[in-house]
Amino acid sequence: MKRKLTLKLIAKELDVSISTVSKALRDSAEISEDTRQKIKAFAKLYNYKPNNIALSLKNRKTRTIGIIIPQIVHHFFTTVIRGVEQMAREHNYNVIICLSNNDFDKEVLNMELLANGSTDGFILSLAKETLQKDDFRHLTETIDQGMPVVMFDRVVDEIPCDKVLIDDREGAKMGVTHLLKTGCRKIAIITTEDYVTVGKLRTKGYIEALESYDIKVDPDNILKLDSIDRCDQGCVAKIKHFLKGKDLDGVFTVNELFAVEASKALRTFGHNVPDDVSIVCFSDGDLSKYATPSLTTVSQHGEQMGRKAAELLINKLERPEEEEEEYTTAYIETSLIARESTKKLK
Amino acid sequence: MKRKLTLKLIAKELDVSISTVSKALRDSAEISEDTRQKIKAFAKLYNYKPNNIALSLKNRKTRTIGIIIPQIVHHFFTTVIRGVEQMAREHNYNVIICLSNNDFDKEVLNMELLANGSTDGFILSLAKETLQKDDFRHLTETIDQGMPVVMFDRVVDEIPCDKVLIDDREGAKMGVTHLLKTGCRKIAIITTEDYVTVGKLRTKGYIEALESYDIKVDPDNILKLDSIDRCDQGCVAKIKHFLKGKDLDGVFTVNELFAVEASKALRTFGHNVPDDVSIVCFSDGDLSKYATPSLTTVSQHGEQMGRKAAELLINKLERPEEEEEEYTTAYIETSLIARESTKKLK
DNA sequence: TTTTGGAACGAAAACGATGTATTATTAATA
DNA sequence: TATTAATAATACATCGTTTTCGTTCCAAAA
Repeated sequence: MKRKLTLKLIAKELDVSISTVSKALRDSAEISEDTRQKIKAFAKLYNYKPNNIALSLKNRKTRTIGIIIPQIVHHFFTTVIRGVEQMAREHNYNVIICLSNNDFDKEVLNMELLANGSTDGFILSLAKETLQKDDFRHLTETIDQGMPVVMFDRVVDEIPCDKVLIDDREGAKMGVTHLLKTGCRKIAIITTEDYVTVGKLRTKGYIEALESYDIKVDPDNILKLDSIDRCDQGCVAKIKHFLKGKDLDGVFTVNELFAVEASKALRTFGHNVPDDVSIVCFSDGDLSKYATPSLTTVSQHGEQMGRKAAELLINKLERPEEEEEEYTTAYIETSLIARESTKKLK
Repeated sequence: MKRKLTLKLIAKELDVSISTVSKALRDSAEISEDTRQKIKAFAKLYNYKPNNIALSLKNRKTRTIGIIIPQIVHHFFTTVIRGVEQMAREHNYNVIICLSNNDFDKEVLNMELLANGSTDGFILSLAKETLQKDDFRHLTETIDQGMPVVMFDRVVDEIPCDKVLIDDREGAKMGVTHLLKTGCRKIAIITTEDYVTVGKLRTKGYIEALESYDIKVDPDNILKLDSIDRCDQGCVAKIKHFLKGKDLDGVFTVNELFAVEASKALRTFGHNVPDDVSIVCFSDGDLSKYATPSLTTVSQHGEQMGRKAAELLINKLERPEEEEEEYTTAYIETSLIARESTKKLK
């Protein structure tokens, strides 16, 4: 096991000073053509690569972006990561990913850890527990320390930072409107509790869509579940109970899993999808694509969100010190992908 | 925007030396109780946290593990990451994730980048292109530099490092045997080209299972696709063409996507799953669980793989310098999850 | 002969932290 | 009173770079 090559070692080996080596490698005119060539040849031969840690310390820049997300076994988040990764790579940044597991303490720990020199800035989506606790000190503190933060998807308004959102309200409205256009009139929604911003907004879009068709919103047709990304036994039971015996011709859900379960439940009750009841859901993953029947979805374009978030962050990082602080909120368009769970438009 | 607090700043503020501050904070007996309290109070008040980069440089340890995987929008890999993350967290390590996108050059670049000080060791699964090219210099070089590497899932034998594998052969054998036990006799396999080790081994398991039932292997019943994680239009067409008009009662596939497409194709051709043709696949993701019919799978336990890989790496990292170099290959057990795509065992 | 100026290189500080070696101060001992 | 020991603090080197500022050396100009 040979020790990693450093400037110092090269200097000793070639009997010149460290500064000379450094300058030669960076093609400084101060160094004679001869010495320069000699040093470069040596460095190349032994595959010298500068130590990133030393550079980070010196430059007080790591060229690393930290992403903190609630979950990684999750299609949407992985697409976002992919987007961030792409953009980061294009701008010569690295990416560190940390998982909060929807746990407040872990989120705080992760931020503290990464904030102590490991990254130049953050991209994050809040843990469920953080949203419930309504405690964002770890965020404001990090921002106060001059570390740029970009929030996406699960954000809170009061934090002063860039944000990337999809227009959940508009997306939901589009989804529900698709149900309305294909003839549905008795439409239920399966959503999350209101502390999850996205759930709340999607519920709002649902209501707006109905109202624009002059349909009264029936609270009995709204099911709020205390789950964000998972659909455990409890949820399944609630969905079944909710749908049982209800007179519906359309169901809108805020994620794929709820939709798949709803679809199963409806078929259990003898309903045909989409002939008796149509289904539209948010989030476009493999599940929607490969389920039977495949699901009509409102696609979130996670990759685009990731790219946008990274772009905003990198802008902040490379902006000259003096520039005025200013926060952007970017919206990513959703789009409707019609599949088998809804009837054809006439 | 206040500047991050450093030892130097605290020292200046309290009019003591930097060493004194450092020692006080680490509870050194060299510093008087009085000064110690004063310094600690100050540090706490202004929320001092040591700079990780400086520490990494000093200690020549980053306490960071690098993971390089071909893809992140992929259930199996995300479960592995989750496992690595857990184990890393338990041992106070950080995790950096990089994506190779199945691209050789990107894999090399990522490794070089992370090897230059950013991480203490690697966990990786090879890019498809790397396997095809059969060029592993970036790996051997990294290992030569004394950086421990653990490979998982997509490995190559000749690299001297720890490895974590599932017993693909045995897993496939178990899956195919399940088909045999439930009465299937004319079983096809949809697998990958042989340069993908896992595909090759699974094909082997398929053959062994058939042979143990004295069934002759029919080359016409083996479809090798040039795709690892995705199932694009080309694949779908090949699967349809392969299954069309074939007299089969069982299909084994090396991943979920192939199985879902096979299932669809079979239904298109008027076959009922599982009554006419049963299906078993490798990889246990949401798709298998939520497809209709849900799929009987050989579960890979990615999380366990991740944990094991991290454990092996951390062992290497914390082992005393002098200790004998020795490489382990760990196998993770697979298990069969019976669902609706196969008939009940009698 | 002395001055000037450029070419080619080296010394040293800095980034932030740690730990070893030293020094300064005071109290206890001979 | 002189010496020793203990206490409390500081100086300094180090990790690997970059960069500013000197320093040498030598040839050309005065």
